[in-house]
Formats: sequence, C-alpha cells, structure tokens
Amino acid sequence: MDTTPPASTGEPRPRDAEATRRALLRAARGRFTVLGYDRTTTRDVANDAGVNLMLINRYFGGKQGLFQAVVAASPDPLAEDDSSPGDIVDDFLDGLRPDAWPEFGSHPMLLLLRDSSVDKEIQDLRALAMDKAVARIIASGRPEPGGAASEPGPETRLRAQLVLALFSGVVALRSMAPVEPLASVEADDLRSALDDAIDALIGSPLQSRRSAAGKETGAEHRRST
Amino acid sequence: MDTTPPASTGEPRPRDAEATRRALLRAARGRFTVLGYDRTTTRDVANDAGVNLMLINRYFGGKQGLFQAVVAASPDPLAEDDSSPGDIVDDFLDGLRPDAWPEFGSHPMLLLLRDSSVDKEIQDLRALAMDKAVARIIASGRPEPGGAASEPGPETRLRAQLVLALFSGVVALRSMAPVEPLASVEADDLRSALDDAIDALIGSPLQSRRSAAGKETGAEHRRST
Amino acid sequence: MDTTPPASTGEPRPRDAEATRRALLRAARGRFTVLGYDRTTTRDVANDAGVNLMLINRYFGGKQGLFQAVVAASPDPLAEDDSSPGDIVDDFLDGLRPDAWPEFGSHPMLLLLRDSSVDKEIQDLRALAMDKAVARIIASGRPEPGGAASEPGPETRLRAQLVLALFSGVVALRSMAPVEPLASVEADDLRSALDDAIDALIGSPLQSRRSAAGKETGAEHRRST
Amino acid sequence: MDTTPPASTGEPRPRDAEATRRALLRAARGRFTVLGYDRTTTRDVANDAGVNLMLINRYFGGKQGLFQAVVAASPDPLAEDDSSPGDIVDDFLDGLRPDAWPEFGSHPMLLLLRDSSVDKEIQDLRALAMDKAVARIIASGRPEPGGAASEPGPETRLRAQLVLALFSGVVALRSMAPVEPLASVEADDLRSALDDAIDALIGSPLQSRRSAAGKETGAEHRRST
DNA sequence: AATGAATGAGCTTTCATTCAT
DNA sequence: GATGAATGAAAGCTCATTCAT
Repeated sequence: MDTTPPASTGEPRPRDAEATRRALLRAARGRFTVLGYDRTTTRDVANDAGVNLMLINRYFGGKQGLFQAVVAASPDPLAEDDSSPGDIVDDFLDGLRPDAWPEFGSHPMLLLLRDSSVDKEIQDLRALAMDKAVARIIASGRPEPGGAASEPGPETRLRAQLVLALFSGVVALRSMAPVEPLASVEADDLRSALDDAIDALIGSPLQSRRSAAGKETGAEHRRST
Repeated sequence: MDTTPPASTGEPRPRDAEATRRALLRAARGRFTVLGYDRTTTRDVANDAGVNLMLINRYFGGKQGLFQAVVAASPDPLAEDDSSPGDIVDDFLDGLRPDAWPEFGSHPMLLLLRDSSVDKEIQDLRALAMDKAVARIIASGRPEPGGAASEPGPETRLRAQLVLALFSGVVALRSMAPVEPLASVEADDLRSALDDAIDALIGSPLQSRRSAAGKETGAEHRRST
Repeated sequence: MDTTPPASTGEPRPRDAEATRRALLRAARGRFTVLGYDRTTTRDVANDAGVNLMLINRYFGGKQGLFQAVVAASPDPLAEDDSSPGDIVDDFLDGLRPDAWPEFGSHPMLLLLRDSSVDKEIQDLRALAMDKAVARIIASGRPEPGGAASEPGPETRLRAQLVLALFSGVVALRSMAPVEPLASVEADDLRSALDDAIDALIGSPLQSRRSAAGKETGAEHRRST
Repeated sequence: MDTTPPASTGEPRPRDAEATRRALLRAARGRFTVLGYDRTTTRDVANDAGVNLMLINRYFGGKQGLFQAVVAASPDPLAEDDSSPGDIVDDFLDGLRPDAWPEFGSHPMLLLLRDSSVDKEIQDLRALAMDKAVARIIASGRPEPGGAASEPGPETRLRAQLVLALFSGVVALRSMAPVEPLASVEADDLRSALDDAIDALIGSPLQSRRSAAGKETGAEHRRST
C-alpha cells in the first residue's frame, strides 16, 4: 500500500501506471471526504480520475482497498508546520485554510471521522492516526506539573483527547455539518478562542505560546482570574 | 411531500396507526444513528418495527421522509435538565450517560453530524437544531460584558459554536470514531476538563457554575496566570 | 424449498407468485440442463420466464438457490413406470423418449452429471438422487444368490453403480456430448443391447425381464452361451 | 484462427517458446479438466504456467484456442497399452489408475464430456476423438459373425458406442459426479463386472480376453444360461 | 387499509481481450 | 518477442419503490 511515487524520474513511464494510481487516489480522496464511503461510487471516482473503472480493482483490489489506500495516504491532520514549531493551535489553524492540504484536497480529519466502521483495518488506521494526533497535542502542551516528560498521565491523555475532540468538532461543524458563522469565518478568527480553550485544557508552554501574536483579543471572554 | 402525521387529533385512529408510526420511528432512529443513512435499509427498519415495509412509504413517503421525521423528532441534544438548570456541562454530561435518551436510543447529535448532506430539508432541520443548541449554550454562559443580554455579539456566537464543536467532537470521538480512553470513561470524568474549556470559551455564570460539585480536580491543569 | 404448488385452486391467486416461481423453475431447468450452471445467466432465465430478474433473488435467494431448487425439484431419473413395473431398462428407455419429462424438459440425469461442484448442498442432493437410482437398480435386479434380499453386498452395489454409469453415459453421449448414431437412434433400438449389458452386470429377475418383449434381437451379439 | 505452433522445426527457437507453450498447455489441461471451461480463468492458467498472460493470446489466439489446443493434444482415452494388446478393458482400467496420464494430469475423457458446447471446432474434435475410441472398441471386440472385418454394421457400431457410454459413465461417476464406492475402488475391482458387460455388449475375442487373469470372480453374478 | 408481488435502476466485481511500449 | 497498462462488456446482487389485489 505504499503510495509514494518512485520519484519523478525523467523517463516518461511505460504507460504511467503510477500517474493513474495517483489520479485515482486523488479522485477518491475528494469523493470519500465529501460524500463518505457509501455515497462514493467507483464509477464516479474513475470518471473523475479520467481512467477506466477496472483499474480501481487492478491497483487497489476494489472499493475497500481504494478507501484504505486513501486513509493510509492521508496526511497527519495536525501536521507540524516548520514556521511555527510547537504551537498546536497554529498548526491546526493552518490546516483549516482553504489552501491547506494541496495534495489532499480536503481536511484529513474528515476521513477519520466519517466511515470509521467500514473495515477493521480502517479502524486500526484511524486509531493510529488519532493516537498520533493526541501524542502531538500532548507534546505541544505544558509539561506535566511533576516535571518529567516521560509518560503522560491518564488525565493528561484525556485532556489531550478533548483537544482533539474540539478540533474534530470544528472541522465537522465547518465541513460535514456546517454551522454559521463558524463554517465561514477565517481560520485566524478562531485563534483567540481556541487558544483560550486549549490553554484551559492542557495549559501552554509558558513562553512559546503566549509569545505568539494576537491572542489577547479574546481575553475579555475568559473568566476573570 | 408533507410527511407530518395526522398528529394526535381526537379522531378514532383506524387501527393503531400511531403506534405503527412510533414503532417505525423508533426502529429507524436506532438504525440511522448507529449505521447512518445509507447503511440503513428500509427493510431492516420495517423488520425491527415488526410492520410491513410498505407502511414506511405510506406514513413517511419513503426513506428520506422517514429520515426527516426521525431528525424532526430527535430531542434537543442539550436538553435542559430540570434538576440542574442553567449548567450546560451538566446537561451535556447527562446526555452522555448510557441511560440517556431512553426514547431515542442514541445520542441525537450523531444524527446531526452524520448524513448531513442527505437532503436540503434535512440540512435545514439540522441547522435549526444546531442553532437551538447554540442559543442554549449562549444562554447558559456568562452575560455579555456590556450587560444587556439582548442580542449576542458575533464573537460570543462564535465561541458558543466552538463549545458546540467541542461537544460534537466528544460525541463523535466516543461513538462514531471511538478514541480510547475518551470513548469509555464515565461522563463525570470529563466534567472538570470540560468545565475548564467551557469557562475559557464563554465564561461561566459566576455563581451557578462554580457552585456545582467537584470541579476543582482538574484545576492544576489550568494555566497558572 | 418446497416447490409443490398449493394445488390448482380455482382462485386466480393474488398476483400468482406460485406461477412465477414455476415459470422461473421451468426456465431455469432448461438453461441449466442444456448450458450448465456457469453459462446460464439469471437474466436469460428471467427473460425466458418472462418475469423480472429480481424475482429470482426474491424467491430463490439468488442463482445458487435457483439451481438448488431445480435440482431438488428434478424427478427421479429412473422413475418407475406403472405400466412396466420392475423393469429398469424399460423405465430408463422411457426416460430417453423425446416426450419424456414433460414437466422437466430435459433428462434429469444431465443435471446430476453436470455442475456437481457448484455447492455442497448440491453435492448432497446429487448423492442422494444417485443413491436412490442405485437402490432402484438393485431392487430391479436379480436377488442376491444367497437369497435374502436384505442388504446388498458391496459387489452388488458396485455393479448397480456400473449400471447407473452405463445409463449416465448413454444420457451424456446422447445429450451432452452427442455421438452418432447413439444420439439419434430411437430409445427402443437400445433395448436389446442394454438388456444384455444389464443382465450381465446384475442379472435379471428370471421371469419378469425375459418375459418382456423383443429382447432377443441382439442375442447373436452376446457371447456364445 | 490457426493456432498450431511452429512445431519442433529445426529452427533455433527465440527464447524457449516451445517450453512456454508446453507449460501453458500443461497448466490449461489441469484447470480445464478439473474445473471445466468456464471456471478456468486465463489468468490462473498463466500463473500456473508461470508465464505472462498475454502469451495465451499470442500462442493460442485466446481462451478458446487454448482449449482447442488442449483438446487436440489430449491423448486417446483408450490408449492401447503395448503390454496387453487388444484387451479394451485392460486399457480402460489402466487409464483409471491414479498414475495414468502423467503428462495430462486427468482422464482425457473428462475433457470430452464436459464443455462440449463451447465451440463448433471443439465439437468436431470431440466427435473425432469419440469416433476413434469407438473404432478402437470395435477393433478389440469379437469379429462380426459374418466373418469379414471390413465395415462394422450399424448395430455393432451402436453397441460399441454403448461400451464407450459405459466407460464414459464410469469416468463421470468417478470424477465429475462421484458416487461411492464406485469413485474410490481400485480400478482392478471393476474388471470382472466390466468384462461381463463388455462381453455382453460386443462379445470378446474368444481367446485373448478370456485368457486374461482374474476375470472369473464376478462370474457368479452373470446370468446362468 | 394493508399486504406482497413486481419492477427498474444502480453498484461492485470479474473476465477476456486489446493496446502501447 | 514480451510485458503490463488499459478497456468494454457483462454478471450477480441489493435496494427503494410502485403496482395490484
């Protein structure tokens, strides 16, 4: 299920099976993320990709295999951005921008939320991706009060999962079940509120987060301390 | 396309049409919330309800009508509990307990999150229910700094929707795409963290919320300011 | 899988599901016996029967179920004719005539020979029918030398199965893989030779068989006695 | 539509085309005889042979051509054994042994019985092979009463075909539609009964056959004359 | 009013085959 | 000559729905 192309060698590949594979994956991503598994038909995917229907079977073994490949190839929903290392909210907001996920077309979290029951292997992939995101959240948060960053306690883990829940909900309420104005506002407009919430849930590395720009706008909403 | 039943008029119903309707709705709720729209077959619903398949068409005009009726009949996901009026977290947690929604079988938010694109009318119903939940959240929060509770500002509305996003995410990550341990913990174990987050997002009515029991356990996680 | 109609009541049956069932079975028999399982398409069967394709699924659960039903409804290939009780050759030859199996359309042995590997249940049905035919052959033969007709010895059983093999071969070489002139001769023209062979294999009840008409024509072919 | 290979000409074959051809034929034989024409897929044959799928088209013009080649290359089902010349039962029984047809893998009669309707050319090939077998049977039998061995009379031909029918039936009931114990007994255990039947059908060359070993065991089953 | 027979559309998958490299 | 990509046709099956009784 490796979807990495063999690097763009200058040769014009035999009849470009790899390009076909990519086209299918790309088309499938769009359909699966927007319509979900059931409403996505292999015919439509093949049409979108401009290739023959049969090649889905040839390359992915069928609809399920195609879905698995899409899930497996989905990027980390909380991909760390090099420009703002460490800040989880920044990275999440980056993923919310219209030009995010240029290769993927749609927020990868949608794939993880929807159609989780298609397949056992899909469930495992989803669980893996979720755990990875949770780990990322924990790593970005304030270190445990005790100090040692070794193993996060259960409460920390739970709170990190609540952060993931919040992020998931935002994605869901912006894409799957749009709620206005949440669905239409700029990503940056969510920063202060999200910062408040995440701070409240898992705290923040005292310097790195607070030093980021423009987070005080929502301060007056926070409870008086 | 009007699928509204004759309602409980005083007329002497033919056989027990209302009971049949209810049985169908009940069966459909279970299937729709757990399996989603597409994986739910009318035959299974009819079988579960123990009635003839045709009655779905008769009473609801078809599968879509049945789904609409289920959505329309779904209770408010943030139904206000009389015992703890005003506290939104309490009400949300109540809805998370296994014995909640005895008449509905599953958390009504699932219906709103899933299959939102089935139908235009469904989208409207969903938007309505969502707005209602948001209003409930706003009402439960701290009054606007300015004072007058009249119309909430856009920022307030957005923050309330983030609270809804958090709630939605929790429901999703507990049911649709289970993430452990979040999916399995008792509802009460989420209280302190949720309290922190909601406080951070929309503040809290200073008295009513803080006076509720057992919210200090997670305090050490909050950022020391 | 009971295929017996509820007797031809005078009522014009609701929309005649039974007639549809029969039409499907009839059409399927023809296709299955002539073309075999694989070359028979459900579409063709439905067309032949003049009914909708779906009803195959409705009534028989699918192609395999239809095939099973056909096999289950196939008459005994060595059905005992009342007019000539006891004589196995007569009954076999009767089954070879063009007007035989009016309800079935084709020799039922074809169904047992072909496509025996479709299904475990099919195999069982075939084995059952075969055993029945063998028992019929044994019963028609000369009693065991020892006298008691109780249980046939293994050698007797084997020889009876060779008789069945001969019959099967005749049917096969007349229908499945026609060999001329065997495929085209009248059934009666096979009598003397078959009589000789069956006599040689399992003997004959001395009176009943020899007293049948016209069996001496082939005598000069038999080994000098 | 000529599928005949370049045959073993003295030319220096390109790679080892002939070996590839043989490998394909070998693989196809196994599949066709066991599974029949329809259940045999070209892909499986190519895989079994370890060659590229396209070569089936190249060398045989397609699936049908491959099947034709297999039928054309199938050995005589009643191949004469040098050690026991003349005795047809011996030769038939030899063909029933597990180690028979080492090059072919399965009894060639199966190919002639099954899938007879695939193709007109197949039918011709089959008819040819059948006629050859019948001629072999006639030749092995007792000479015509009249004396001159020139042309067999129609009755003789018919009886020889019944012998072929018996043989075919035995093969069928041992392989295609197994009937126990016939399917499992040793070939030699069928000798006496088959001898009796063949004798009764076409007589026996008075010396050659009766002098063969162990044929009296089943004599008591024959009718006392 | 209610039952069940009948229907058409659509989906996934399989297969043999042809087309380029 | 040989490889693998690509293709079109067709099959079985499921589903929601409509039609009669």
